Amino acid sequence: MPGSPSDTAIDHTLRVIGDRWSILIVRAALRGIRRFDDFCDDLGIARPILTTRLRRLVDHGVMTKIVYQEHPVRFEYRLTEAGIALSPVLVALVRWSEEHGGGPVPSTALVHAPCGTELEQAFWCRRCRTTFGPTAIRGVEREA
Amino acid sequence: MPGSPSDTAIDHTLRVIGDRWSILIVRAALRGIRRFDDFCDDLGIARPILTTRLRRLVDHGVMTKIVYQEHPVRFEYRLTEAGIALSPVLVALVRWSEEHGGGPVPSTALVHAPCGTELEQAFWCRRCRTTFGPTAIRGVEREA
DNA sequence: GCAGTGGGTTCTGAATCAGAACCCGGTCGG
DNA sequence: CCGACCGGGTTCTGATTCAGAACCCACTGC
Repeated sequence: MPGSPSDTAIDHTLRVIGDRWSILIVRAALRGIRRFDDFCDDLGIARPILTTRLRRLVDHGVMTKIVYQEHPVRFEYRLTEAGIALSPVLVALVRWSEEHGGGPVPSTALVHAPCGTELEQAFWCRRCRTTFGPTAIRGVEREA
Repeated sequence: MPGSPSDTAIDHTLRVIGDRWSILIVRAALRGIRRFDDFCDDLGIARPILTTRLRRLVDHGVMTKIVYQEHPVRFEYRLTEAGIALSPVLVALVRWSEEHGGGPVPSTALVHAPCGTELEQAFWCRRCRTTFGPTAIRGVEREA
């Protein structure tokens, strides 16, 4: 459905976040985790791997490393806008996990903050002002 | 945003599809590819890896292996419903790739089939009958 | 009876993962 | 002023996994 062979954009993306940890790191960051050791504890990830993952995410503009105090220089990692923009991916994964994932059902549900109703995720057509499912998607050639 | 530490459902999901190939395999399948060699050619994946990925996807109910002819027994791999249900994840990834991914922009765009308008992906609240963005998401505890 | 096709498996070596242990600058308590 | 501690790493190890070539095998059609 997405593009034809050698549409390499998604491939490039998967090289950045397509491993078992990067997505979980982003998820932790969305929950407010910012510091190296906190990522370690929260995720149970080995420290060297966390180092490389954070570096890769920073290199690709998903997170930034900022100094939050000098004298002991200390850093924290925050999501950039691009990183926050990954949340639809996260949500789609979480929802799929709940419905089809086989594992234990997580103890928290995602809701629309103002009203507390469990959210759904849909495709939206701006012109028709309507939501629709995956079967109504088509791929079309784009001009270069 | 998604659950608290040790919400292992997404972790379980990432163990199944959280590598560089599985998602691409699902994407190829959504484009209609069904046979072993076609996956190979389309993705440029090494055959042994394709073997293990397909087996894992089948084991976890994302794809099924069906015989499409006896005498030479030949198989094809199709997405199950659960597999098709992964398309929101795919779409979210494709869209993120286009906007933030850094790589080349793919040559095809995803559109709403009936009208041809480029689709957007949104969170939808059934009660408020409204779409909203990631900042309006909250996680709440669920009863066991 | 021999090449071709589809769907694999078996070898190899390179990269990557995971975990423990170690390091290092700075600060704090005594 | 000296030692413990803390945050944020790096350096060692081995175990997995990846990637690619080569091989295999049942069956077909020529």
